[in-house]
Amino acid sequence: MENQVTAHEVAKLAGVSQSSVSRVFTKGASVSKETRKKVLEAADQLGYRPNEYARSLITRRSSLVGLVMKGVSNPYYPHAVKKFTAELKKKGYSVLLIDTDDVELQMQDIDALLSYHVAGVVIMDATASFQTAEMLKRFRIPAVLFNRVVPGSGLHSVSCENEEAAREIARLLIGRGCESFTYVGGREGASTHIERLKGFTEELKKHGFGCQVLPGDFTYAAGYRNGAELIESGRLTDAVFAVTDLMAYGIYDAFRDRGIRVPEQVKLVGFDDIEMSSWSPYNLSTYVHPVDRMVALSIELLLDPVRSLEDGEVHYLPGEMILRGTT
Amino acid sequence: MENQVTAHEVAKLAGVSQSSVSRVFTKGASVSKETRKKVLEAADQLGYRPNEYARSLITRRSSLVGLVMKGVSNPYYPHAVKKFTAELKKKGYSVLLIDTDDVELQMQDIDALLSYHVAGVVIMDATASFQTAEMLKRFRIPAVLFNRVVPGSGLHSVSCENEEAAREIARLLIGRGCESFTYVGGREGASTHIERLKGFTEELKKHGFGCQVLPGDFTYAAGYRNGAELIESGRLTDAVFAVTDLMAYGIYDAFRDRGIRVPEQVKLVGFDDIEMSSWSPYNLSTYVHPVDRMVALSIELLLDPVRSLEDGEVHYLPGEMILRGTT
DNA sequence: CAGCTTTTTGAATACGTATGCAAAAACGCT
DNA sequence: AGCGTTTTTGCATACGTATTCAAAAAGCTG
Repeated sequence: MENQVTAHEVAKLAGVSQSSVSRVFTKGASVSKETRKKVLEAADQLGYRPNEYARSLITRRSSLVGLVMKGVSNPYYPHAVKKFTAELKKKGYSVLLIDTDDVELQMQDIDALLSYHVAGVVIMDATASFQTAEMLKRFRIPAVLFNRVVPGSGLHSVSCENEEAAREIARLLIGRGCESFTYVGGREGASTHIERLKGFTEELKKHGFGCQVLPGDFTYAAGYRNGAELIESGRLTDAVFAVTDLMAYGIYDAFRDRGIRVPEQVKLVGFDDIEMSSWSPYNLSTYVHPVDRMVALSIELLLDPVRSLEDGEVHYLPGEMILRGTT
Repeated sequence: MENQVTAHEVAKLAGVSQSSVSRVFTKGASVSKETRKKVLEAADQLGYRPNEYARSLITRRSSLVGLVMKGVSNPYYPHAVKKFTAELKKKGYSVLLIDTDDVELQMQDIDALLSYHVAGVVIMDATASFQTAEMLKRFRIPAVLFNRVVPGSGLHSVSCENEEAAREIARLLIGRGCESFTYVGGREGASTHIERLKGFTEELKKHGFGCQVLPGDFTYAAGYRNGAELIESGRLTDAVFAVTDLMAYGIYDAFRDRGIRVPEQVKLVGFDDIEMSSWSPYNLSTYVHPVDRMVALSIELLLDPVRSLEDGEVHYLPGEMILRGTT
């Protein structure tokens, strides 16, 4: 960084003051056509770029947004990250990536977010404990939970209409003539799990059906175990709804390995519509999130000076059923 | 950010000077046990964290490292990103995520990297043109190409021993009794493609075999197309080596959909060992990158004040063959 | 305890930029 | 040309921290 080109040097070359150089690079400042041209030429020649550190220091605001991820277990998230970075870039923000080892945001991660006074935080694949939520509130850092809800945290949530989607899936399966049902879930406490379970079982009940519920943890391996278990214990049902596509693959593979045919012997539905769902070994019926709109809304909430600091609400957005070969 | 707690406030509360507060938070500065305690107490009480903007401004160096990704097409990269963030966090660095739309780093991305004067850049899934490389050099920003080589760019590269690995794969297939071979490649110009192609065909030639070469672009879809093409044109060989696992899945699925059995009728090998390769529909034999060591070396090169600015060399690290069910 | 060395401390300064303020320039109008 | 108005410009300052320098405090030795 010792090689830094400063606004002063540009000013000297252009024959103007540092203030003028600054104004050229500050949106909404008034500069004459002529000096703007001189400054831009000089800046180009020297390869000048405003120093973000000095800029953020003086303006007292950051052009960084923190993106908190847990892992890469589910390809759904990298995809959403891409959307976020693209949208934020358009608005002039850069992305500070926080990758937590644990489910929980760690102190060191919070430190990073606070040290850079990020303009906002998107929590994508980790949970925010009350403690974390308090921390964010205390320091007035706008935060949005993406694809998850933490009741009582007071943080904004942007999520898919999980409950209604699960109801739709239940109706679909009933419509296909299924009469016995299994739900394979995710980590206990995860809002996606809770909401989808609720919608699915309630809708089934409404139509007079029960539902077998199996525990899981959002992984392929857990899906496979559950699938195998279903067969080996002889408790296979007409239909299986998995809380995520990733788990559905595991279930499908366990079925396939044991000679069970989908959809002839059992209908299978997932959730997320990640890329592999359209691959031929799966060709999975699933429910697609409105990722674009979820991302847009998240950013809107985050960057709105009023709404961002209001008490958090939960925003559910409708997605769409994708019918493929497993139903 | 209006709510910023400053070192001055901490100093006042602790009854010391701002300098002392700074020293407590600066590694390697000398402070007495007593004042350190006073300062830490006050800092804790106020929730003080050093402002990174002021800090980077005065020290003239950044604790940000840029991570440049293109997309999420290949699950290999998100996985490597995780490793990078974890390792960098240990060393006190945070990650600025740059997600380019295009194959090429765009000006806006470069701007961001320069505005933050990042301590280094890891280019993971995009290519650096000469122009980009020049830019990075001009501004003395250390850069490492991860899993790719751009000859003549003068940038450091950290890559898997592609050529030798491909040779090993060729020998494996020959050892399995294969006598005709197909290589399904990636985007033309991609170093992984070029190196793996070279190693594979050369080793085959050494043993007196030829090799059919098919074009690709690293995607599942291209793999599928190639697999279908192989069958339908009647040019199926004893063995197929795909430049990445992702392409191998496509090929496998095209075979499966057409009743061709792997490995009985054709042996199939991929490259990368991403998670899905161990899933039961694929159970793919492949070659695993030494990702941990690649990441460690990349960071070492990046942060070493001497080596980082030397002329770039190419570092090839050996991985390991993973034998599964497709060979 | 004097005299010396070492450690710790605070005052002052600089990093590169944005911005309030007042001066200067440009413009509009009679 | 002269005056009032608007636009543009430069000066000076502040953001929050690390660091130099000199002064003060603390150790050490005999």
